[in-house]
Amino acid sequence: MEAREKILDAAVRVFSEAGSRGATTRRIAEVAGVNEVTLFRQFGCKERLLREALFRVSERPSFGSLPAEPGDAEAELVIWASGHLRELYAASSWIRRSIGEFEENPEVSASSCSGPALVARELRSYLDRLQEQGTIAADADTGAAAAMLMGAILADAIGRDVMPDRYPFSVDEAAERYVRLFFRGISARADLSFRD
Amino acid sequence: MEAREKILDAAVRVFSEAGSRGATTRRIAEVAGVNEVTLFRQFGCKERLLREALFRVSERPSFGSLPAEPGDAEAELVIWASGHLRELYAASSWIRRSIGEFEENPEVSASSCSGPALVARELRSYLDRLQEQGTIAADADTGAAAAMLMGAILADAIGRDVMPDRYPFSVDEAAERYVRLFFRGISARADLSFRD
DNA sequence: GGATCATGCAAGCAAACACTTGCACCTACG
DNA sequence: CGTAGGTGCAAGTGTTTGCTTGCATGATCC
Repeated sequence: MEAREKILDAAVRVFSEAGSRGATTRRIAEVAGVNEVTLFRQFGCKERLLREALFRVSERPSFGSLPAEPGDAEAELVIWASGHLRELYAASSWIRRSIGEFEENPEVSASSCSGPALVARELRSYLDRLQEQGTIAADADTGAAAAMLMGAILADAIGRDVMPDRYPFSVDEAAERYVRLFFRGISARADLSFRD
Repeated sequence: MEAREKILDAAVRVFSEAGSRGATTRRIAEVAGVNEVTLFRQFGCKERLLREALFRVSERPSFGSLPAEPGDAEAELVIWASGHLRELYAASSWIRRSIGEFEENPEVSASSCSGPALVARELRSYLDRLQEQGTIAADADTGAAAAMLMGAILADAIGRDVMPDRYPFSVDEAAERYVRLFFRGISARADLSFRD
């Protein structure tokens, strides 16, 4: 019964490199070290195999989470963001592929975002708590801020390899820099700017 | 000589929908309303056709730019950012595909980012000018700020269709919200936060 | 020991693929 | 008028793709 696992792992690897069209059953079987026929006997057809493989990836648990009750908000956000960025960066080739196949296969792309969607909701509720606490400005645009921070992290994860000159700092310090700006953006009152 | 143009346009459309592997010569010819043989007589092989078609897209001029000498910085940034976001959003399916094929074809993906790369450099020099002017904080992290704003815009453009619930505001107001947060982030001095 | 079941191997099938050839057509230009 | 060049059409090439079949092998369980 271990053939199934080997095939699923190989399917994810080959899909990341070549996409669903390029992930041929022969190549998946070769990478898995398994006969091609076994693949069809286990999964019936290529489509079911890919669906199961990609579903498994999107279901793997995400690491780290924000504390329910905020303490040192900026420090907690830095830890959380750098963990999230590292996670996305490690899976960047798979993420790029999933995004790229959205036109062809919207469900797969969408399901691959179920993890990040949970993370986004977590961030939003954390920000709301901060607002209740009075830690950040009452008029802060938390919805846009959450989208902006998560967008910046996602773009960093998938864009750093593609456009290296756009990121004049390492992955390790990226999250801290983003969070610092993010935190200034939601902390400052509208009437309290540098110019005053 | 108009067959060439029709084929190139069709190639871009089909590539956006199906990727380079899915963009078959038959389908491109069909969409172009041209015989498949004409395609080979004009471009020799599929690879050269796709290369020329994708190069043409990445070479089309970008609209709008930041003024050389900043006036009302926040307003200028809003105009610029919303124009940039609209532009990316209009090309989102093509961008997603190009990103998705980075593993397979790094040069194409990279060349498709030559436009955004110019835009990024423009933003950076604009921010440096603002810093010289004293409009924004002298210790502001302009490199990270530029990456963050452009990343947020890119992620919005390619992610809004994929994860609609992550963006609780319309495309039209997105840029303004991002820029406002961005501007607060780089305007506020480190010692001048909401808590003081 | 015998039955069951997952697997490997060799071979093959029909479809789709990139690409070619030969010929007829039409338009433009001298 | 005649020639040259771009195009359409029909047919076909060899390769790759998803998927199937038949049979041998090895482990597992009763």
